[in-house]
Amino acid sequence: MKQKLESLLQDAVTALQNQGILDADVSARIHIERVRDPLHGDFASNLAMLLAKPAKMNPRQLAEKIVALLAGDSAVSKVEIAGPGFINFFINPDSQFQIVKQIHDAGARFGLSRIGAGKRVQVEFVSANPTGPLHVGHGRGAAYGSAVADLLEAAGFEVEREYYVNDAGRQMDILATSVWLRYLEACGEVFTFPSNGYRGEYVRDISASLYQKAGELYRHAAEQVFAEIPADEPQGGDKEKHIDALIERAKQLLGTEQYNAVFQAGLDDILADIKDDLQDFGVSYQQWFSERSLMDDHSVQQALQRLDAAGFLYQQDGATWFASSRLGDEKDRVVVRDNGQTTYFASDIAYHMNKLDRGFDQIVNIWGADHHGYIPRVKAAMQALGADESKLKVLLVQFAVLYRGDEKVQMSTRSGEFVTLRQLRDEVGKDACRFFYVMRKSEQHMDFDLQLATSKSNENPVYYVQYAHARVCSVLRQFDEKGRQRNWQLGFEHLNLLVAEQETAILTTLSKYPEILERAAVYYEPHQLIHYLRELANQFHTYYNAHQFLVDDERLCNARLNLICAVKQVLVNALTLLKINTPETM
RNA sequence: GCGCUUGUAGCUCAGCUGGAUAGAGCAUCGGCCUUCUAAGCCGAGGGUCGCAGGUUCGAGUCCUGCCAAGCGUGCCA
Repeated sequence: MKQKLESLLQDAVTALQNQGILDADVSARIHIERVRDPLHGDFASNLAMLLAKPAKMNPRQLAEKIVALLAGDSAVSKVEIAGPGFINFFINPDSQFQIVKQIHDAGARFGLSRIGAGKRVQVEFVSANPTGPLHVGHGRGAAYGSAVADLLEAAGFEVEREYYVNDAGRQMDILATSVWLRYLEACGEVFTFPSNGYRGEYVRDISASLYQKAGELYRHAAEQVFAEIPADEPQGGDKEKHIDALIERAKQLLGTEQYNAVFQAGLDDILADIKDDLQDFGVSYQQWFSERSLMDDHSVQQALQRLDAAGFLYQQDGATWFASSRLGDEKDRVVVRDNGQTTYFASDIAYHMNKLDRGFDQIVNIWGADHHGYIPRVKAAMQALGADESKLKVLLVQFAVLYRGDEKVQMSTRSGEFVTLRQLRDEVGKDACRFFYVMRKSEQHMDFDLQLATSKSNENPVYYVQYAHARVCSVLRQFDEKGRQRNWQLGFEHLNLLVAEQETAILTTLSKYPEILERAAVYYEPHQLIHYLRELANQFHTYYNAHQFLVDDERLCNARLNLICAVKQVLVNALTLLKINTPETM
């Protein structure tokens, strides 16, 4: 409908230009919007106000000229000029009814769009370090990222979901060392666990199964392990130096092969847990991309060579730097440390080069907001590599600040004090989790009160929407139980009986769904879909309370049932997209 | 210090990307179950859109400057 009105207006503008009233080079983006107040009709355009200045006419006068040139259309019952120069369109009620039939015919496909057809987009999200289970902060990224990916798919894009696995680097060495030390404890060795090691219970679990499988194969005496290791922080030393020395000792005592075995045991276990967790949360990926693979196939070296060839690398203080400040970054960044190891950033340059090489039309990265300072350097790297950095869109997700009642919950993966996504799902359920997470705009800071979220109270808005669906199902059951026969055709023929204000409101809201879906997709804003669902559910509940559906009049009854089936279909479509269940009874 | 994000009702948040009289939920108060599920509905109160300027027919929305909160500002990832 919007498109139809836009083309009508476009034709009128062209006619004005042909008449010489408007210069041919004047162009205004034709903007049609839904109106809030029904007195102003159904759609409005501000075109006349935008063109008033270039046309050197006052807006209302111009609006009259535009309206006079507007071709008639059966769907438009009336066009008015109002206010400072709005052109208001009133839609023919008969054409409003058609939406019920359209939804019925399209079924699960109702609302899908083709604006992304032929375009490939990659969405990378979560990508949490495999050093521990996902926590509630990752949960928001998971819910948001998968919703964005699913929305893009609904808009016709070919979507590839990817998880970047940071299976290289110092943090992973700390994990491997932590696993080994807990393993030594399981063997009976006694020592003080490093303050900077991973202290979570899951590390002990990994160590325990390692002990079961390998026996004492990796055992070394505690005295040997800790000999001449610099003191830990609680003993007045430096926790970083302490753990780094322990990593070196582990590599030295175990040898490459055994160290890698311990390392792999930790990685495999945690990655399997993460995959399992996400699966249960309704999140799936086409690709799990390993950081180490970029090193193994020399992609990192190649990327650095390309930067060097482009003249963006230089040596200083024993390290190799990327001159990112020449391309908008605050300062230059190290890509090869003075100890010869490449940095995480170097991997990321190679990773983004790899993404570009895969030929996506659009690359979407979803990061925690704490990584925002990282964007300029990645874009700088893409530019330095001669790539079109506008293909990269970075979406930031603010971390949820966790409260338990009034008390703020401090989280740190290493200390092991965190609420896991799995715990949250067990307590609140998947549906409420997903709904809650994408209810807010992603860049909005979010207070997550566990007491509230974990309470099974009706304060959780997901129940409100699901209940609307369950009520429709209940009505349909009652109808069947009365032994009555559904007559769809009769209902469609008498949709014009649906003239109650609640029915008109629902018809309008139903017709908005494709627009909402499209907008939510192109702006990466799944919360818009949530808000739409609440509006639709609200209108249904209001309708339910105001009118009886199962009336004796077969024509009215079938028309109403057809309408609420359309409501049900849209609820199902939207909730299914968000991976939220649609229970038939509650 | 600098950078990014945020600031809208008592609380949590929307606000169709510059449009017409700023909206929901929760909380508070008052109504509605002999009628398809009361996890619901109806009504009331509640606002200097952080503050001050600016841009224009029009600003919660854009620009500038302040104020406040969170994050970032590693040869960690």
